[in-house]
Parts: sequence; structure tokens; C-alpha cells
Amino acid sequence: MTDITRPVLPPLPVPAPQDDALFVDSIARGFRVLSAFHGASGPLSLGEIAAQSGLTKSAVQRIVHTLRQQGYLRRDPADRGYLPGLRLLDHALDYQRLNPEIARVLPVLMELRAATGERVDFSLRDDLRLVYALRFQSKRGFYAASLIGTSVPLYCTAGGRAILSRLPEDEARSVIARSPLVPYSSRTLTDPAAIMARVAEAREAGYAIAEEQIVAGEIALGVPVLDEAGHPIGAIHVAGSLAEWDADSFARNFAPLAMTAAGSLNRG
Amino acid sequence: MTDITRPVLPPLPVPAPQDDALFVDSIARGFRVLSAFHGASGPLSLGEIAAQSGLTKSAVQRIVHTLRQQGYLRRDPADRGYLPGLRLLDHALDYQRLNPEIARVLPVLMELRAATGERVDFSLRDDLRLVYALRFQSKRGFYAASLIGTSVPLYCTAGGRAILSRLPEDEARSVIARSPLVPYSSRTLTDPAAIMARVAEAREAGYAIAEEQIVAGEIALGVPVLDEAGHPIGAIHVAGSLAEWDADSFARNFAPLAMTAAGSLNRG
DNA sequence: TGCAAAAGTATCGCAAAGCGATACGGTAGT
DNA sequence: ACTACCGTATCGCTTTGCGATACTTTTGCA
Repeated sequence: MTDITRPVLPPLPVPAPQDDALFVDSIARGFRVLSAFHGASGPLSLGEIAAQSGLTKSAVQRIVHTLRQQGYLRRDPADRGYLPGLRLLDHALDYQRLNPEIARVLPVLMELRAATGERVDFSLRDDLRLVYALRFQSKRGFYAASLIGTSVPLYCTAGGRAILSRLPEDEARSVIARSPLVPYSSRTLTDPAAIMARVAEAREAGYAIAEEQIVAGEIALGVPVLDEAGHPIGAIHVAGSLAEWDADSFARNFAPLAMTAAGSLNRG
Repeated sequence: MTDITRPVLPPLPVPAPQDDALFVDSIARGFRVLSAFHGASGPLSLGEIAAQSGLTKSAVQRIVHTLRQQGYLRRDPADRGYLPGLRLLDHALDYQRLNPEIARVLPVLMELRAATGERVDFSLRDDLRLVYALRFQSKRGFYAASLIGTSVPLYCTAGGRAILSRLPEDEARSVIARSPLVPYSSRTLTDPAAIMARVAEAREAGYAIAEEQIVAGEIALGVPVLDEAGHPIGAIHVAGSLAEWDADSFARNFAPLAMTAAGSLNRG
């Protein structure tokens, strides 16, 4: 089984600290502290947090104190450093509950799960990455990576390419240019031209297929989900195992279902 | 299907703003703003956030500005007020990844899911409530309430009673006394003595059974998960439908499996 | 066993940073 | 057209959080 404590994806596309303005609110500092854990694979000490977040140990001390009071941070049970706290889940729940896109997609995704029998999920775009927002597992499988909030890059995922295929050509190129093109598996495409070729195929077909771009043995089919204006905001995935399917049969079986599902969203 | 935008549970046991000290960091203010959404069932305007959080509109304005920059808040796509932002999921993921209890429980829970074929989940105690941290659905069912971060009270859930059964008697009483004893369904027990009686049964049996305490038609079995010191920190649930099971057969089938699972954790 | 390194806690004064009041432009809904 | 109300902007005052320093405790290694 995969180790969930370790970020599955090597360099994890950091979601741009939002460069808009330079001025640093102390609220932002609080989140800098929490964000220090994005790269962590275990409890963090005050010093480590300070190093990661670029803040003084003093500042971190005070902030950690507050965050602990509020339940957003806690000590490691074994008393080695600090860990993210339970209260963070409350906010994640609010996000899921109140997000209109998720509410719209949920029933359709459930139907798709029933129709395909495979793992299906819905993820939302955040600039260069795709963040899993809903996931329904299939009967058995890689539960390990099934956590909400996991994110994957656009350039090497089926859903990501499906999204790129609905962006203006130059914007798609820009996404790829700005992405760190690291190979996650031996078959990950890292050549911009090759990626754009796949994107073009996806534009034509209306869906994208990705074989083992992230995880060995996995095949995924992605279709874009659009907002009212027709801009891609996320993607629906159907994911299966290469032990049971080859690309052609997978697409033949599931592409129509997935596209119907997405279609009902996009004009419904 | 249930409407996920509305908090399923009426008064939602607010997780105690942590009264420890009165001094209010501005970081805490930031979270006050985010927490305003806990009671919301749609986008919130600046004024509504101000009202909910007890802050000035000016303060809220500034805080919201920062939170938006950082991606923790965003405007409603339909341009009516604000909604929680995607970045919140990043932190929820960190919580799940780095939490040692979750890492410990995950494989056991997967096994239990396979062995039972029913919905199983793991939740962590936060004072008076139980917060869902991991959930594996069964083939079909109430996906609606399946979101991570959902919380339920201790006094009327199988897992909650399982936890109470491992607390010192007076502490269990205190939990019940401090809980708002509202009936979620027509069969919810709200009499402290009756609840304690169930807790005593659970202490004896090693597991707790709850029929329709929260959701009509649902039966749940809960076993406590302990830390090294033997204190209950959470619970494992197996949940099924009363259409397929009665309490006795449900317990006969799943109590041994669930207790074995928890047992392997508690002394492993 | 004992020493060194590092972690967590505490204190305190300065100045930066956020708050509150007030005011303005835009958008609905009446 | 008028009236709320929402979001945005501006600007002093002073609250509030930061940084430097220092102390106690725990960890890890010799």
C-alpha cells in the first residue's frame, strides 16, 4: 500500500502564493505557517516551520500558539513537533457544501459511477493544477491516493488535458510553459509539443485519455466541465486499471457515458 | 437526494471557540471570518459575514481581501457574495496525510470495508462531537452525507457511545450534560439516563449499536479506537440499512469484525 | 552518565499593521 | 426616480503583533 504520509507527487506544484500585492497581512502569516506543512512528511518543530515559512521563530511561536488554541494546529501525540489540527476539516466541509459547481456535479457523478462501475472523480482547476474535490472509489483499489484535496498538474492528466483543450491555444501553451514538466512515471510526457498534440486530439474527440501519466497501471479518461460562459473550470475523470482495459476499449466503453454526463452539466 | 448545501444537522455542535484566553489575535479574526460560513447555506455578503463574526464591516473588508488573495475565499460565480475557496482543501489534505491516527487506521478500515461490504468510516473525537475523517461508501447509498469533515454529536451516535463507554463515568456524564440534546430523528434518545444506559451496554459488549439516531432507516455499529494510553480518540463505524438488517443480525455479523479491527489497532 | 544542541516557553519595548469611521460609486429591487 | 445595500477606497490613531534576547527542558550522542 502506498504511504499516504508522503506527498505522492514529487515537487507538488505550489499554488502560487498570489503575487498580487507584496503587503503581508498577519492573517497571511497565519496561513504561511499552516502552509509549511504542504511539503512536510511528518510533524514539524517551531524551527522547521520558521524555516519553511520564512518567518522568525518568535513570530512562529506566537502564531502557533493562536492556531493551537483554535484547533488548527496541535502537538504530535508522540510529542514531537506540531501537526495540522482537526478544525481544518470544518472549513473543507464548508467549501464542499457551499460550492455551487460541486452541488451541480455531485448527482451526475453518482450516476456516472453507477453506470461505469469504475472510480470516478471531479476536480477543479486552480491555475496549473487540478484539485480533487469529489471522489467515488470503485470496489477495490488505490484508496491511498483517494484523499480529497490531492492535486495533480494539468499537463499530464486526462482531465487536465481535457481542460487545456478548451482553452485558447496560447493560454494552453502558457500553462504548459509555466508548469514544471517533471516525469511522475516512466511514461509521463514532458515534451510541450507532444503534450499539445494530445491536447489537440482531445479537442477533436471531446475527451482526453491518459495512460500511466501519474500512476503506473492506471488509465484515465477526462472530460471538461464548463461554466456558463463556456470556460473550463474542472474535469470529470473515469479511472481504471490497465490490467483490465486497453486504451481503445476503455474509451469505447466510457467516453460516451462521460461525455453525456459532462454534456448534461454544460448545457443543463 | 439530500441537499448537501444545507447543514444536515440542525444546530451543529459548535466546536467551542476555545475560551482559554480572551485575547484576540488578528489571525483568529481571519478564522472567525472563515467560520462565519459554518452556519451558512449559501454565499455570504460582507455585511452578513460581519454580523456572523461579530466584526466591523471594515475589518471584514480587509480580512476578506487578504483571504481572497490567498485563495481561501472567492466571489460567488453568480456574483452574489463570497464563498469558501479551494485552497482550504490543501490544508485538509495535510491534516489527513500527516495525522498518525489516520495513517494507522486507514489500512485496517480498508480491510474492514472489504470484509463487511457495508459503508465504513473512521471519525475523530473533538470534545462533544465526532468528525468524519475517513469514509468508504458501500456500492450504493447516501453519498450526500458522505463528505469528510461532517460532524455528529457523541450522545446519539454508535461511535460516540462507544467512546463514552471508555471514558470515566463522570466524564461521560459531563459530555452528555454539556451537549445540546436535540432529536435528529424521531427515535433519537435525548434522555441522559437512557443514553447512559446504552453507554453501559456498550461498555459491556465492547461495541455500540445505534438505530436511526441521526438518519431514518440507518443502523450503525461503533467501536472505540484508543491511543497508547488507552484513552478513546475516535471510533470506527459500520453502517447499513434497516431495510436489509435488523439490529441483532447486524451485530452478529459485524460486531466481531469491527472489534477485531479495532483490537488490532488498540494493541498493535 | 554527562555534555551539547535544539526545542519549547517567556518577557518586553518599538513600530508596523490592522481597525474603525466615514465616504463614494454601482446595482437591484420598489 | 428613489432607496437600500453591497463592494471599494481612504486615512489617522493606537492596538497588536514582531523581533531580539534569554531561560528551562528535552533529545541525542559521546
